[in-house]
Amino acid sequence: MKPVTIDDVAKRAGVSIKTVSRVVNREPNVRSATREKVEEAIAALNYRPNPSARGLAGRRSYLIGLLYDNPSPSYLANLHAGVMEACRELEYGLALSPVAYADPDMVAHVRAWLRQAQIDGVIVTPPLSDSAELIAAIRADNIPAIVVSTKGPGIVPAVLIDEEQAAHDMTSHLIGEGHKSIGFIIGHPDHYASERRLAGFRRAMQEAGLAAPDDVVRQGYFDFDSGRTAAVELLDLPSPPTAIFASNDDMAAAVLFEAQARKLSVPGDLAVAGFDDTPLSRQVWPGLTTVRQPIRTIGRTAGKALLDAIGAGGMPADVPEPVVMSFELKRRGSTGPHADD
Amino acid sequence: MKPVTIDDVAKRAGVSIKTVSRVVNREPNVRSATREKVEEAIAALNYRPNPSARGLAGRRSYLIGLLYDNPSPSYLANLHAGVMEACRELEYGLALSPVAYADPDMVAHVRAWLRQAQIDGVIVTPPLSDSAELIAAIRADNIPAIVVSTKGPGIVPAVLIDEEQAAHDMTSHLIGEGHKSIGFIIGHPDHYASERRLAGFRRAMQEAGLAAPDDVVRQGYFDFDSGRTAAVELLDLPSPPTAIFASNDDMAAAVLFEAQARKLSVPGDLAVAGFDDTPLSRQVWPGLTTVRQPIRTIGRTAGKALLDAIGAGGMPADVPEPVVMSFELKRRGSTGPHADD
DNA sequence: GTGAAAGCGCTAACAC
DNA sequence: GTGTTAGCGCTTTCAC
Repeated sequence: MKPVTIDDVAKRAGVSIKTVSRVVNREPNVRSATREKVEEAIAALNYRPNPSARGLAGRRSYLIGLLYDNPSPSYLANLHAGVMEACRELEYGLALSPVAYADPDMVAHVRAWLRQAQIDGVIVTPPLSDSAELIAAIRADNIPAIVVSTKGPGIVPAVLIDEEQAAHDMTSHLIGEGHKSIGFIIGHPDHYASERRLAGFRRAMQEAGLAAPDDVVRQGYFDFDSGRTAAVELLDLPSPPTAIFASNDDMAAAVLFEAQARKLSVPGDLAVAGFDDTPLSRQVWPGLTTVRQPIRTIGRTAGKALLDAIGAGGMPADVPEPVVMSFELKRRGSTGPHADD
Repeated sequence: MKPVTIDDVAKRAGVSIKTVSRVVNREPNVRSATREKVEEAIAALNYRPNPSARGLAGRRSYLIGLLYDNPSPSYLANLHAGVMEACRELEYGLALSPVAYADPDMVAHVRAWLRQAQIDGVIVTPPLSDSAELIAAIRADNIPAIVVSTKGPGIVPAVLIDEEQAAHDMTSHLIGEGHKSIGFIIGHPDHYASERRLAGFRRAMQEAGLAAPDDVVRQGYFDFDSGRTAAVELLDLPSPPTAIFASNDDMAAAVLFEAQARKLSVPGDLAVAGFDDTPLSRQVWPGLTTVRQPIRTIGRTAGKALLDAIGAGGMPADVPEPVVMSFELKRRGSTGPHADD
């Protein structure tokens, strides 16, 4: 069975192959009637351009890259799905590339990969997106790039939520339920989001006139085990907090785990809140109150912006303002009115 | 910076481009003196063949595909990582393709994708891998394929674990801890593993001389909500089982959730076991006793076997025996001695 | 054993 | 707005 080529489409639509190419690549200067005819033929024949031919002729790969370092599987799956949606429309492919952030040759590895695979643009996820050296190198190689879930070094566009505001709102929610002593578990220090979430927590506490002494703010690393350690420390305090807000769901689940192990009732004895709304937050008992981020939409938005930049022949000279997506508080069983008083 | 092409290498080595091509592709019929000259030139120039040009001229993509339908993110992430390991050595790329199993045009969509993207071979995951129609179509198109986590229709190689034995061993473990009435939650009916795990459960019960009446065997669909429904039904029974074995971790977590909601103590009042050893199994309280599968190794093994077949010019005439990987029982807090008697 | 020529399917440049 | 022509860098085919 011979693959459908651009010639077949051109013949069926009664136009030249160049016009088909224009339609496929969303170029201007095509009359809409012509465009429709071509689109009809593409659909009827179920035509898909041959990526190798495109790459060879266009001196690019029609591939965008997604760089990540060990994110939570659901984060990656959602982001990936979102970026794919953006790619599908423009017939772009998506190449995933795991990168070891801590590798001393990390920047060199990434550059080699981008060049070798002829990647046309990249989406960079935390914590890689906060490596000023990496982002600068990618820009220097003149490869369009976008960072997600962080502002990055400010030299490429970003798509994110207002982490500070989200953490503020969650903290305020806990305060509104009567909690006065709230523990906080910070995320991985290399992530932009960690600092913002802590800032939001502090602002909300301050606005309510509540204290947030150093011993109720603990360092975690976004993983379950560090969350458990932090939970142990917080609950071993002479007067432990009545609520704990962890910077992500994995760590919040660990707090829940430790609370259960101590036979504390949740939320009666201890309220727990997380961040991210991962599947985990619905699967632990009681369900985790958390902040939902539209990861998939972030992926789609970043993908579209990146493809726009590629289509426009590169990144614009001045960096656009970060795109800020909305978030949502999801209230589940792990938080509730504080009744100790 | 102009990329080094095959012409540059040919010029420097003083041979024709065809000879360079022969050396690069490890074809026979090149005198070793010639080969060495060419290799020297390749090294000196740091030449890498352009994948697009290779793909276009050679009518293949140097890409393998991974077909999936909504698997758990951690399953996909691990499998993906394993397949990538296999790809890296041979400079192959990996393209992911989400497929809607229930789509009436599913087979046509997959065939179109394989054809248009010129995919050189595919790895197919459950439940797609159990669609005899799909696998037959892929074989008919003469595209090398391998199924994982299932035996498939038997016309392509498979990499899996002995699901029946694993479920048998877990059931025996529960029996060994004193449970006589054990509930079972079946997985999604379209998955091969579901049937095998049920069979293993039944065999273990039978070997122990225990009954497994129909009302303690409930249908689930591998997701949390169906697990919860099944758990409710089982726990509402006039004499509920003292242990529940769910066919995967998501459903087992739902059993745990329902047990907590009913203030049942686990494992005292109810023991719970899962399957897959997803991250979730360590993050719920108490930790889930479960079966660990080496997903990443399965991916690497399948990837290597597929690349071997591609390199050998296609699938061998007779289908090799399935590769059976080992599994492991992970004992955590959700199971323990039964003390009711 | 080696080379010359003919494309693979598409985009870029420029003509109309 | 649309078509024509000339490659992109490689493998294939078939000469020698």
